[in-house]
Amino acid sequence: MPRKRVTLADVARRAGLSTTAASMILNGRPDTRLSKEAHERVHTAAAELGYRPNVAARGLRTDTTHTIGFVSDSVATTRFAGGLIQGALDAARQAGHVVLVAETGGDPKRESEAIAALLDRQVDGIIFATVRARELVVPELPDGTAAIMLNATSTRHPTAVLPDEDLGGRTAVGLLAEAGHAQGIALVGQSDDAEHGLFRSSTVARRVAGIRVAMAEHRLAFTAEASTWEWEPHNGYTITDALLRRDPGVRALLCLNDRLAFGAYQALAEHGLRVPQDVSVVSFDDDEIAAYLRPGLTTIALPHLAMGRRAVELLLGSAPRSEVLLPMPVVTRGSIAAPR
Amino acid sequence: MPRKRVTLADVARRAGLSTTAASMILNGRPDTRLSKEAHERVHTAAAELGYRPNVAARGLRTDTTHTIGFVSDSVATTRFAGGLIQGALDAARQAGHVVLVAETGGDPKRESEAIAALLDRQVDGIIFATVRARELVVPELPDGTAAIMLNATSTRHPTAVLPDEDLGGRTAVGLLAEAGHAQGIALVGQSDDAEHGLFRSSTVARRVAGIRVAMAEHRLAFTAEASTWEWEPHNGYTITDALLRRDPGVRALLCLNDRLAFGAYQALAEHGLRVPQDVSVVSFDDDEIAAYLRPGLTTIALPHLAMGRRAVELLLGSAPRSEVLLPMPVVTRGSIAAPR
DNA sequence: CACGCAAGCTAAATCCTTTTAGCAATGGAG
DNA sequence: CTCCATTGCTAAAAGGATTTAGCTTGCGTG
Repeated sequence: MPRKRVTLADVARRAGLSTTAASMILNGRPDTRLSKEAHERVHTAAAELGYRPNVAARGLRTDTTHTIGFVSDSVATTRFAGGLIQGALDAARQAGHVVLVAETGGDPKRESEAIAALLDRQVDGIIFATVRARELVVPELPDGTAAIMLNATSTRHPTAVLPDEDLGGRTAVGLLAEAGHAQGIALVGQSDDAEHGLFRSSTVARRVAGIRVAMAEHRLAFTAEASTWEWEPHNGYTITDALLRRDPGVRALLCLNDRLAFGAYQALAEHGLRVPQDVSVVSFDDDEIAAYLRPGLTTIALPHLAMGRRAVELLLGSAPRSEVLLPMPVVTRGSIAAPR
Repeated sequence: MPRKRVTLADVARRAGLSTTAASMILNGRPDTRLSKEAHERVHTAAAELGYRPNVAARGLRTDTTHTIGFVSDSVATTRFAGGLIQGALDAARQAGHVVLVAETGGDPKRESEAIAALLDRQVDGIIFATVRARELVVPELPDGTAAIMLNATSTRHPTAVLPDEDLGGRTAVGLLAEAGHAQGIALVGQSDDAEHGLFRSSTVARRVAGIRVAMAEHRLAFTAEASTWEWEPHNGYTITDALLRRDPGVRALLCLNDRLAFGAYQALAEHGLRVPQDVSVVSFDDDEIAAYLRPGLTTIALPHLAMGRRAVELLLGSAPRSEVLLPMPVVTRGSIAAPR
């Protein structure tokens, strides 16, 4: 039972040297002139005692705590973007850092409290993340505290890690075009008519823009577009059901996220239509339900894991003051086929 | 732009007092004899300068950092148990604490590294959590570092927060019995015949035990039991499909978790059976898919949020050296009806 | 008038580490 | 033999707080 922590002084005493010597040796200072023998004595003493430096005390002197802050609305606690934090934790661990996590639920008051609490603990930097990419108002941080926006943007902190939604949108269209779909393609989740002044996340706008550009490039047009505010399964069901009643000629659904696609599946089944033989479905996010559906949903994934990793790397390295866009990989399952 | 942090010495200087006085006043020491006026001067000075104490420096002296560690296999990064960390973060925040999160992926080496990293930062205590409740081998911690097991157990650290699975199991049976189901009830996920020596999580054993006791109490018996190792939608589908082929008289499914139920829904639909008119379904966990299904799945929820909260409260208060069982609430949706 | 006591405050030690400045011994050069 | 450079090491300060011990001052009492 370890009674008390071993301190540097204990190590020095056992090695018969000063704490100065012990500190220099353990930190591997290059310019030191301590003897080979001293090095050895200190290292064995440290090992024998199981010495671990007190990071707080060190931080007091060096102004670096090997601790980073991760503040988000609800990344760690909801299922949608766990990859962000997973990537961040993993990269931090590999870099010998540790992560203080705070969730704000989107409340600015809680956010500023969280930031204060992190700064009180002298974090080396802070990552600001959101579940649904959006603009975030983040206060200025003290000198020497870096900030990275993760799946979010901020005018004050220009370094942001985001999915390459534009390319992702084009990719989705490409998948349908490649499969031979030329008509009867419906867009589920948004319609240009209905979206006037609607606030959507900044990245979703890019997703849709990419889709429209690619449609034009392939000389394709949607036969129908259905808008809904909330991208939940229920809405996907309702929209798709209405769509199928109006237009029986639908051959492919381009759903703006997987939960909409989930609802679409339910509506298709009720209309006696099979995926993918009768109707192809492609979607975005690679939500976990995408793998649960029958057949599995082909979807353009949000590269959350890679994004989280990258954010930490940027925080600990020297970051460009600009956006970093990460590619959205295609996850091919069984929901796309050639039209009959 | 805040150049440098304000220190206690700055506050004292501005108030025209010693740091001793400033410290005592700001910490509200009761026995001090400093004048009313001194109190006022210090408080206004602190407010004007925006003073925030350096937690690391304080911790050096007081041995308390207002920081707790949360180490889990993958609670923060997968979708299954986000409530655990959400509750913990929330309770910690309310108590003025901050949480260092580390994930081990179940790897003992990473676990011991994580523990060391947390101890290096002088955390006040550590919560050990698992996604699927199980026994965890946790090393002894230094004196003064408390440990709480969350959704996990450990012989070394007896304080554990767990769902009351036994009661939950009984409740599920009760729901079917109340609805009038007396025969044609099938158990999906486990069968006593097939489970010899199978390792299941400790709490799942209690869930099943509760179910069996309640069945006996209600003088009921399962018409079929189907075992599967992985409780995933795919297996739920396969099991249920086989079940329905063998026995068309099934009127109710008691699924051991929601993902199995999800697969069961798919199989029922393919057999032309409607939920709940033809077959009732009840299940466990209140996974997020439970709300997505049509009709919504009635399920016995894992009280993750409350568990996370409680773990922090126990860590910061005086904890009993025993298990704390939290009730599993019924989430009533539309999947149970009276048999026809 | 000396003494004791309370009120109001501060100096200095302490927590653990890093870092600056410098000391003592040795050997070689002039 | 003196001086200087080098080697090998240490004392002490610093970082920002808390805490112990104790120092003034003024007043009331005997």
